[in-house]
Amino acid sequence: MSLYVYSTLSRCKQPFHKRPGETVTMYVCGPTVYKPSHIGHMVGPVIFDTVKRYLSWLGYRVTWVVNITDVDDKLIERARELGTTVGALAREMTQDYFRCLQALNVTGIDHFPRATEYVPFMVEIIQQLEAQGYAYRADGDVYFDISRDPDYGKLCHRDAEQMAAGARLEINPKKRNPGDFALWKAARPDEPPEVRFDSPFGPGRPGWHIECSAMSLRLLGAPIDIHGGGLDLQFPHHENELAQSECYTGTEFVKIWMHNGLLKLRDKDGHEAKMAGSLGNVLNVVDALRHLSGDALRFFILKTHYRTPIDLGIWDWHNPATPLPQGLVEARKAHENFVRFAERVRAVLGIPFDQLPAPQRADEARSLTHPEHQAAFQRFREYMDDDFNTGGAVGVLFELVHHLNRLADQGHLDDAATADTALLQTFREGVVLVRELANILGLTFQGLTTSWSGDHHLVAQLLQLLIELRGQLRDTAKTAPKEAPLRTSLFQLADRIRARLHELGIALEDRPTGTTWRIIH
RNA sequence: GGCCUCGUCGCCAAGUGGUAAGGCAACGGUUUGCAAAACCGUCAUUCGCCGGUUCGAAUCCGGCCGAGGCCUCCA
Repeated sequence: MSLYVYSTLSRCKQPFHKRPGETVTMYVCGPTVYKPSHIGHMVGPVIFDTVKRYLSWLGYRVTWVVNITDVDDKLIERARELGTTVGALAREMTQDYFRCLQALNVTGIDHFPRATEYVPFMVEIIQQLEAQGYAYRADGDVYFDISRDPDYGKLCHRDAEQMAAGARLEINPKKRNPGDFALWKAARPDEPPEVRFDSPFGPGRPGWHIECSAMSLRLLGAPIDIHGGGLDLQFPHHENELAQSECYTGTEFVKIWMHNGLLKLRDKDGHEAKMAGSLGNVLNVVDALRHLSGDALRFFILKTHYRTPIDLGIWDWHNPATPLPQGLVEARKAHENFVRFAERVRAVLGIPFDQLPAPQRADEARSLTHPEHQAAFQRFREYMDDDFNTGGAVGVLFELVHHLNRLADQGHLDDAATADTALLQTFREGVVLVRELANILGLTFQGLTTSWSGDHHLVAQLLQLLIELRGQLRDTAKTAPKEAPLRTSLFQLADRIRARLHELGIALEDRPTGTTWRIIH
C-alpha cells in the first residue's frame, strides 16, 4: 500500500517521492484580498488541508505555506471605490479569509506570507534574471523573455507559436514576444504611493507571478514537494511561475503540481458555468454559513474527487428564496446523517464526538477486532492512497456510520440499563475509528449552531422548557382513555408545537429516552 | 483557431481491464399516540452514441454527439 499522486506536469499518477518521517513542503496560491471570500475560494484550502492531514497521519512532517496577495490592480481599484487605503482593505479582507478558513476547520497552514513583505527578494530575483539574460527592461517595466527559456510551456503543454496563433490579447508593443509577462510594473501617476516600491528598475510594483516564486523559494526552498492551486491558475500563473523560478535557481522548482477542479453550477435554464465574480453567481462563505454548517460545507467539497469540477447543481441566484444552490441543500441533508450519529454517540458514550480521543497516526497501536472495522480502515486508506480520493473515503464513512447504527439498535445501546456490554465495546471501537478517519478529512460532524445572533444559552433553555411542557401534554394524553376528546386535543397541541418549531428550523425528535432538538436550517 | 477536461440510476457521486461503492429523493416494512430518527427490504443486466481491440471494457483505441475549463483578472 503506498501513496500515488497525480501531477499536472507528468499528467499521470506517480508514486509519492518521499517516505514517512521526511519533511514535505507544500505551497498553495492564496487569495487576492480585495473582496470577501466566496465558497470557490475554499475549495483549495479544504483539499490541501486534507492532503496535509492525510500526509501527517501517514507520518510525514508537512510545512504548508499559503500566500496573501496584498498588492494588485484589483486591490487598488477596489480601495479607490471604497475610499479606503489598499492596506486597510487588505487587512480587513484577510481577516474575512481567516474566519472562513476557521469555519471550515482548515487548520494546517503554517505561514501566510504577504506579498508586500517580500518585495526586496522579488527585486533580487528579477535582477538576477536580468543579469542572466532572461529578462529585459522596457520603459520602466521589466519583462520575462519566454523565448530564452527552452522549457517554457512544459506545464500546460503549449508553445509560444500556438499561443500567438490564437491570441485574442492585444499585443503589448513593449514586449518582444506576445507571451512575455511582467516581472515588474512601472509606477503609474494615478496609483497611491503605498503601492509604489523603489527598485533598481525604477519605482513600481511586482508583477503577479513573481510573488509566488519569491515567497515559496524563500520559505520552503526548491524543489517544493507539492505546489497546488485551482485549475484556472495553471495558465498563465503557474506556467510563468515555473519558468521564472527555474531560470532563477537553475534547479527543479516543484516535484508535484496539483490542481483542483472548480465549482460549477447551472442556472434556471440549465446552462452550466463556473462560479465567478464576473458572472455574478458567487456565494460568499459568510452567506453560505448562515444556512449550513462549516462542516457541511467542507463535506460538500470533499465528497467529490478534487480533480473533478464540483457540481453545485441548479441555483437561481437572483432569488432570495433560494439562498443555497441545490447541491448544498442536498449536501446538508446528507451531512445530517453524521450530525445525528454524533448526537447518538454522545448519548451512548457520554462524550461529545469531536472530543473523543482517537489515534493521530497510521502507525499508532489500535486494535480493530471487528472485521467490518478492519475492512473499512483498509478501504479508506486505499482510497486516500489513490490520489487523495476523498469521495470514496466519504463513502466508507457513511458505511461505517450505518453499521454502527445497526450495532446500537441491536445492542439497545441508547438505554444504559438494557445495553449489551459486548456490543457496546464493539460500538466504541467503531466510533473511535470513525473519529480517526473523520479527523483525517477534517470533519467534526457538527451541524448548524449559529443561526441566532442572540443568546444561544437562553434559546437552549427556552427550548428545554418548551420540550418539558410539551412532554407533560403528551404524558397526560397517553394516560387518558383511548376515545377521550382530551387525549386527541392534547396530542394535537403537542404536534402543533413540533410542526411550528420545524417551520422555524428546529427539529424535535421524540425518542424513548427523551425528546431532542436540532437546528436544521 | 490552439490546449485540456468531462458525459455512470430522477439528482450528486466512487469505480479506469474482471463483471456497477456511497449519499439525496422515492416506495414497502419494523418502531412510534402520530411523526422524526434508526433499522430491514426494493430501487442501473447497465455506464452519451457507433465501431474496434480483448477470453473479458463503464474502464483501452478510433469516430460521432453533448457539456465545460484555459488561452485576459480569476481558487
